[in-house]
Amino acid sequence: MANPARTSRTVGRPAGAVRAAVRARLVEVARRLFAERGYAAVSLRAIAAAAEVNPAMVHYYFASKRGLYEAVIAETLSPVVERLNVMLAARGGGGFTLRDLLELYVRTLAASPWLPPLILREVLAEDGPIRSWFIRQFAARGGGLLTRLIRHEQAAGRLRPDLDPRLTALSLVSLAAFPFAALPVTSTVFGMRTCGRRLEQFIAHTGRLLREGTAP
Amino acid sequence: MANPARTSRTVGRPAGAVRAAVRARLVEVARRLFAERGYAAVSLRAIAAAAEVNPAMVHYYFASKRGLYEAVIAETLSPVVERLNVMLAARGGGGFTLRDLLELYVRTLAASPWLPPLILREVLAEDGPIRSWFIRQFAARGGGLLTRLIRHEQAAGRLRPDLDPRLTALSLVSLAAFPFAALPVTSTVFGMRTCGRRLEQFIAHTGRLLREGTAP
DNA sequence: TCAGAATTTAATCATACGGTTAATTAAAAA
DNA sequence: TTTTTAATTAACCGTATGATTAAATTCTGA
Repeated sequence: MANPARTSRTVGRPAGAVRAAVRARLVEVARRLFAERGYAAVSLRAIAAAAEVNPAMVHYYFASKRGLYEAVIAETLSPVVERLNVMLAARGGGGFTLRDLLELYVRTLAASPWLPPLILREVLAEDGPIRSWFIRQFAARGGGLLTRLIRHEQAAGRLRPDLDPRLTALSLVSLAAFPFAALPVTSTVFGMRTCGRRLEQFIAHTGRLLREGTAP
Repeated sequence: MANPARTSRTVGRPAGAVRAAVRARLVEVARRLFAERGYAAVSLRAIAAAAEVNPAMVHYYFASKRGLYEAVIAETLSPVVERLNVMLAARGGGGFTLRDLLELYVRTLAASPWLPPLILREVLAEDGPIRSWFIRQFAARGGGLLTRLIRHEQAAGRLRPDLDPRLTALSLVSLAAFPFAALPVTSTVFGMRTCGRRLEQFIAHTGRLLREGTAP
């Protein structure tokens, strides 16, 4: 039931390369709607209407709703995961303090506002293929690296020796991630913000809490 | 297409009071399915099949799918929220240490496995009526109380004076809640468990991290 | 004994869904 | 110019959904 007021191009082969534009628009719109309402609650027709294209276009470009969904996930999570992997692999697990990692996580989340709600839905709330993919590709590696780093710092005497490395890793991730996952609530309750001076305050506060809480 | 192997009672007015039993079974089944797959992804027929009743029964008892959903929320979240409110109000904001509150939150979450996924879905991921209800009834009160408590402890010299009370409250909630919200991931990555000795270790670890991280 | 209330069922409604197709248009390539 | 190809559309398919209804059955209370 496409928008009648639509000013789009007409039927027929377009002048330039329209393919990429329409495809990108569909992914963008779908990402927004999936993050807002969840996969099952968003219909193909709603996506098509929001992108101002015919529902059949989803099939033309992605073969199915599921295909569009996978494109959304791939084009949304992959760059972030890749960036983190590169940064982590670059130092081979050394040279980081816990605070560095905390800051890396926080800044990554703050820079990608659509990430937390999408992870919330597709990884934490949904027991689907994305969850296992995320665990395999990201959480397991990051968790392992984090645990190793903590053991290393303990051996070097820079962390309390009685700390459980895995629980400490979990605490770090909790402190970094939860405020973003809970932003809709915390912004109301604590006036939490994820940009500018407030973000710096948050990093400073959390970094210090973590440092003092884990110091020997 | 109800279960043909069903051994249930036949049509007609039952001997005892069946009403409460069927109603409770529907709420129980719906709560499980909603927590597992989300509201939109669970059909009336799926609920009816799992509860081994005719789909029309949902309408008979709850008028609509939405009515069933509201009953689930009311009968699931309300008692917990109420209990927490009572416990918090009982001391009027005094007499608690931060660790006490942490432990209260953690034990409440650990004792109600269906709570985290439901809050995750209906409060954090969904921008619906449940979110504002939750904020009004619980988060705002709890957050305010927590912030006041922290200021009080600072004034008494038991907490670092330069701590931002609201950020500290956020940290406490993060440390307590995230491991449960992320349990599907953390159980794989960090071997997190929410019962027995592991729970005690978690409380001890997190409590100490919080104490040392906020001590003057 | 029997009228009525309570409970459940099968069947059905209109609607919306994901998905598909053939036709149409117009640019690009031959 | 003719043919091919990319892009888009309207219309349609079968299915599943939430919702409704009338009938059936059985207990309860007068």
